[in-house]
Amino acid sequence: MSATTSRMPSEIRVRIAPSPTGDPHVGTAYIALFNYVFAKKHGGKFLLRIEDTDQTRSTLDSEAAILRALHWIGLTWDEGPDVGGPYGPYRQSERTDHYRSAAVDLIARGAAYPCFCTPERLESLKAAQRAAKQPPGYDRRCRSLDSAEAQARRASEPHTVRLAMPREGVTRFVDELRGDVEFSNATIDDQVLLKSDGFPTYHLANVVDDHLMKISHVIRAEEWISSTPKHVQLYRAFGWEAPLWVHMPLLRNADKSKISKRKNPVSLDYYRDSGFLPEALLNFLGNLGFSIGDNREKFTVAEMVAGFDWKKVSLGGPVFDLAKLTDLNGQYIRELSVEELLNRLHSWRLSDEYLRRVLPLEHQRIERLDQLIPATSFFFSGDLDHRPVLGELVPQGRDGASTAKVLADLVEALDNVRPWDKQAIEPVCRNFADSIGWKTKELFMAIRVAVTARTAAPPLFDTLEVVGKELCRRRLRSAAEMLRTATP
RNA sequence: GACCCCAUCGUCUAGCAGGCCUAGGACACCGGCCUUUCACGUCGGCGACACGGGUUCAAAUCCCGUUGGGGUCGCCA
Repeated sequence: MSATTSRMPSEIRVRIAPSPTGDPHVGTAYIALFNYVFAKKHGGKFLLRIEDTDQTRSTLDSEAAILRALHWIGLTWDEGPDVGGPYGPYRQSERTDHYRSAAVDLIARGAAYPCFCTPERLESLKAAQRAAKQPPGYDRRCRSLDSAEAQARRASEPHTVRLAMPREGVTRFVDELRGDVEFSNATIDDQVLLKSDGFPTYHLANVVDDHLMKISHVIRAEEWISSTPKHVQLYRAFGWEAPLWVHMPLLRNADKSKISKRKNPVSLDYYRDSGFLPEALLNFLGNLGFSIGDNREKFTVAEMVAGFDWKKVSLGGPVFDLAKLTDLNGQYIRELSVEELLNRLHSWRLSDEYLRRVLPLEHQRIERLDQLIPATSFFFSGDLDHRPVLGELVPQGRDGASTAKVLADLVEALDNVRPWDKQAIEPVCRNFADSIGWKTKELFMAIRVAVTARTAAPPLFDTLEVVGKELCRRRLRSAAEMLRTATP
């Protein structure tokens, strides 16, 4: 790809900035990998920053899960919330003073303004624009407020702070992978920078922190391209030098849309629990949008670092192909010595720790030791084959199509269960049965069959807890899919 | 819809300072070999430069357009 190479800052500092609002995402690992590799290539620093400015959705559990998953995959950061560093804190919720004073500064510079519009007004504005087939966007009503008046209201009224985007001209920036990108300012909205709860939006926080943390290159996903001009304007307003921009292609589903959990397993926990080796996953990710050259597809992160160059990055959005990942994973497994394989198995699910969770559930149900392994196979499996139990999946008097719908909806209902334990799972399932008018007995058997591929298994919620969230959800989804496509 | 990005086999990709390309590799798929079976391994097959204009002696490679795909348009990131 043609790379318009810009100046190379003396110290390379890059970051991965996940938002702790869900499960550890494979896209986070993908972007982290390229940040990491680029940093190591140039002897720079790779940092981890938690972007928890969404108070309603951020959780500590999610943050912990993300750090655990990133550690599992083997990427290590030089600075971050868990390891500290000279530019901390590395959690945005602990840096709110910076954003507030930055917002005040921006207002003083005339680059931002307080906005007193209510969410209700914004909503009706949007509705009106939609009805009139106008492009959506804030109408800038508060931008023309008398500044003394605005100043006075600011003290007493709830408000946001918006970016005063220039009304004319263009904003351009250089993307290291694509060259010049240009947006005409008139098409860019006056983004909210500071929410009414006093927390910053991504746009403000990311610019302020990247500057304060001396980030040299912002390497992020392509979906950010359209908001980059806002960031460029912010750097300009602050009088700061902007970092270099690199937008990586977006990982895709088989249908080419942006990778999503409805169409693909996206949680790193799924890959871990399904028996993928972290180095194989990383290697696979390294083959998406990047080619090391010389027809080599199997390479370590160290080799990727050695051979890395932005010129080797391609821009077509790569489809995440599980079959190819599986093949690569097989190559890694075959290369292991038996001793190493044993160790891998131990750190996977053949551990005393995991066995201690499984055994209590099966203990009273076996009469000979040899029955254990066959009876518990679904605790040690990734995807299950539901074909033999397709008939058992559908409760008496229900049909395949509606059962498929029920299971698919249940997957969504289970999405926000965190932590994943039986106390949390059970009420969600009971309420769900209630909400769809199914007897719990009907729903629970369907879940049991979907998750274990059998009709007899240990108590349902214990089973779900031990199998794990991602595997449960994947199996429910695939059972639903199988029912949906099965021709009765 | 507006704006922006992208475009080689079904998928991941090499090639893109134009000729070495009758387009290479890998996954998947199909077939042979190896083998008591399966897997591995190995050999072979199938299979792509989206389309149309230019530029050039010569274009997958450069330019323009069309088409297609994607992203964004939130007090989410």
